[in-house]
Amino acid sequence: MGMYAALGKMEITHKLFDEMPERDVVSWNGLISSYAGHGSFDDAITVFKRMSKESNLKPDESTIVSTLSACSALKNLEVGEGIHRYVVVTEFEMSVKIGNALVDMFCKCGRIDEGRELFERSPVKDVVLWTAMMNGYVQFNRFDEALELFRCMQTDGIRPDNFVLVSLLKGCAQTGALEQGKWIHGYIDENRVTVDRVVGTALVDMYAKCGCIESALEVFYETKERDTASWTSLIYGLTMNGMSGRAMDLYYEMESVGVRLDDITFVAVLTACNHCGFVEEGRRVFYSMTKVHKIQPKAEHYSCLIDLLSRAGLLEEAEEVIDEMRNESDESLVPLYCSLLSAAHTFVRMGI
DNA sequence: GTAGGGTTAG
Repeated sequence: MGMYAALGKMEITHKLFDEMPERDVVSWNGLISSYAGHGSFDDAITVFKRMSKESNLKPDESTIVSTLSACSALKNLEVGEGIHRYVVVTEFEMSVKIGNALVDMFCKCGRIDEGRELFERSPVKDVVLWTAMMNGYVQFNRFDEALELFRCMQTDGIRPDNFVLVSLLKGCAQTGALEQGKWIHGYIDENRVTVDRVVGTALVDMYAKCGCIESALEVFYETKERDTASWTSLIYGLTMNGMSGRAMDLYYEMESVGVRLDDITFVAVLTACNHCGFVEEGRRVFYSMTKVHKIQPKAEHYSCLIDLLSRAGLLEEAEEVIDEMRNESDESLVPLYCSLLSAAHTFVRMGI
């Protein structure tokens, strides 16, 4: 079972699990943590619930941590709180890992202040705990508190690692805090922090969102490790800084170099087309999603295309595109009709 | 166990 789980063959793993004559904590945990590890968070939680119902076994540390991580990812506060109660009631040994996972779960579910309470009560505060707490503040637009926490962390003698720096850079990008962002960049250089693809992307994004597109370009070209997200953040950044032509160049370069494109890349590229009114190119890009890249366009892609067509005055074509998505729910069609109508409205106002 | 990239309209 372990072997299949490691290979990600979850169907076989689950089947073997069901066929087992007896199951101990280790086998339940094996199934839960491999589901969580492969991103099947729903399944992880389902199995956890089944374990509580069907067996008299008590979950161990690793089962609790895996399930909590699934709760974090799915923002499932109900199950997360249940586990918290279980830990309190049974006086389960609150290990560092469990404490960290609980704080992370509360923060991701938006219960920042509850997370902070647990954070304060935690006798051991490692860098993971500090990061989880800082992420919570950043995620919910409380960047000041994240910065304050960062200062406390340094006073406590904890060295910031990549995770901490990325979290802060994201906060800078969100709030346009260029000076803080530059300071972090300086810290990275001075302390020889490895600029991996995640740090690189966070820097590019921070500079672009703070309006320093030149610095964003510089970081991008200096960073050796680049992936889909790095390219996408620059494409989007160029667009937001009024350089959509250059964003398109980057997109063509990305294709020719052979970097994988994903759905977010296409949102960025279609947005670039929209900004400079490249109808022909936008159409081509949109249809290449399915034909070349085997990516199923989502509502946001249709939305970009419809917007592009409507603004160009091609209202009938835009309507045809909406008709193409008839199989979608009515709810998801609403924003599409909105862009169509708003474009139509503009034309009416202009007397066209 | 903790990090990065997401359209549009009003």
